[in-house]
Amino acid sequence: MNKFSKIKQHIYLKIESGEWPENHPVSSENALSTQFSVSRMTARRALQELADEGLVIRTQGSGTYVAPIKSQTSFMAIRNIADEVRSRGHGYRAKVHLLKEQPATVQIAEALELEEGSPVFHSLITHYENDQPVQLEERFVNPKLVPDYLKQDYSKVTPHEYLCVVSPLTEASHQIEAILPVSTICQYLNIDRHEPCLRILRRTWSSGGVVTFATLTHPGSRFKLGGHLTFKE
Amino acid sequence: MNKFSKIKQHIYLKIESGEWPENHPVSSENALSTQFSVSRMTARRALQELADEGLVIRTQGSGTYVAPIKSQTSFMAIRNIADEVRSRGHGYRAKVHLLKEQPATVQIAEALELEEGSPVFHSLITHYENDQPVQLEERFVNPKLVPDYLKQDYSKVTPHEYLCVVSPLTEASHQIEAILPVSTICQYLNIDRHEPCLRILRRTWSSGGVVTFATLTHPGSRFKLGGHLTFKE
DNA sequence: TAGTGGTCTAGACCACTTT
DNA sequence: AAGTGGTCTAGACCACTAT
Repeated sequence: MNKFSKIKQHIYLKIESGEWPENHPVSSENALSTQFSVSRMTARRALQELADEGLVIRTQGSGTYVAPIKSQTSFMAIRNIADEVRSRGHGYRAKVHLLKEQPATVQIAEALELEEGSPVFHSLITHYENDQPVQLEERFVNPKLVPDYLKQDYSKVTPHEYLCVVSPLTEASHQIEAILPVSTICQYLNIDRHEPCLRILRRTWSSGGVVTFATLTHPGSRFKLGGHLTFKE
Repeated sequence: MNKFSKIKQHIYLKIESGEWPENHPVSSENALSTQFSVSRMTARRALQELADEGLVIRTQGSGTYVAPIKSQTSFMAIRNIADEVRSRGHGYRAKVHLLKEQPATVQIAEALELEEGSPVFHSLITHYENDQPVQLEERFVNPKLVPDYLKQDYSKVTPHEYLCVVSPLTEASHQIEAILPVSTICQYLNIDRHEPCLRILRRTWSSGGVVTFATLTHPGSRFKLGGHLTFKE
């Protein structure tokens, strides 16, 4: 492993474990270069990359500090609904309505780049925040890339979490739109049919091809999508 | 200006102008270091940052190349509605409903980080795609940072374009939600009051502070927000 | 004034691709 | 074999912050 990667990992563990909380000072470039027996440029690279990733904040003349949580969530990062709910300090649970194999319709086959009628995995899950539905997740998965998808318990681990582990994603495309819900969605989300919904369509790729196609529907009254961008220079 | 910034700008201009199209080779680190009389490390930094920004792609042993357009548009980049409409090959026009100075309400003062009642600039503009309204843009601008905001003709240059020129942005925050339109919005967008709308709230900063607070409302039936992400490593 | 991060240099060796 | 990018070194000077 590269020297700068080792240093990054060392700092990453301190932050992850909670040993270094928000705003805790991070070892200086000079301190790291002696501690790890590398040049200052190498220690610098480690800190610079952590700063680019939003984990630490560097201030000239002062030092490097663990970033406050809010600036760690990069803009529109692929979010995990469970983490998001928990980060707000709220209770999270999920209900699995459907989890089975079925033949692909034309649209699904196209989205997953498979043949029409070939088997695909299909799941339908409602995610709750403090017992209020906040997301209806309908997902189609390529069985060749994730053969054990149907064997998981999605009331414990979200599909997103499971897919991230078994099939590291390399690419994702999104589409966001506002819709009025059809009656079945109203039932799953427990909303009125006049309540607008925010809908996110997402396709994700791994090195093996299209992994999954998901439709995430959120009640407009209970969900807002936020983000923050910082431009360098 | 920094040496690496000069090199970045040089390459940026080549790409922007179209002189270097997609996949066109970019000068190598060694070539740049002799051309600009800098060390290879400095030339390297310029290329590395351009790669981080998605403008070029670097391949070990081969070289650095202008990135294909699809990977250049970073997800949810600050878009200009006029460019977006024109990029679809459609006709674009705008209608200015309101453009004046007025005292800030509590909410606006808070968003712009000004005192309540202090003067702010206010504009309300409908943007059309092929004579169909696609966005209602309500914008409040900090008059200290953009004193000539009211003097522009926004049927020719969008506020976004003007603001980008006079006040380069350093930061932006967004919120996206689905709403049902109130009656005034229905009129401006020529939609039914049951049609859901996608609403984007955006605050942008320059080095001088909060520049502008904008509310962009899109008819759900005529607008979708798209994005594509590629992950490194 | 001492310590920090920001920029930059002039080398070096390596892994990889192209020819 | 020549050229490219990837990593790394051991210095240097500067701008800024803290004390």
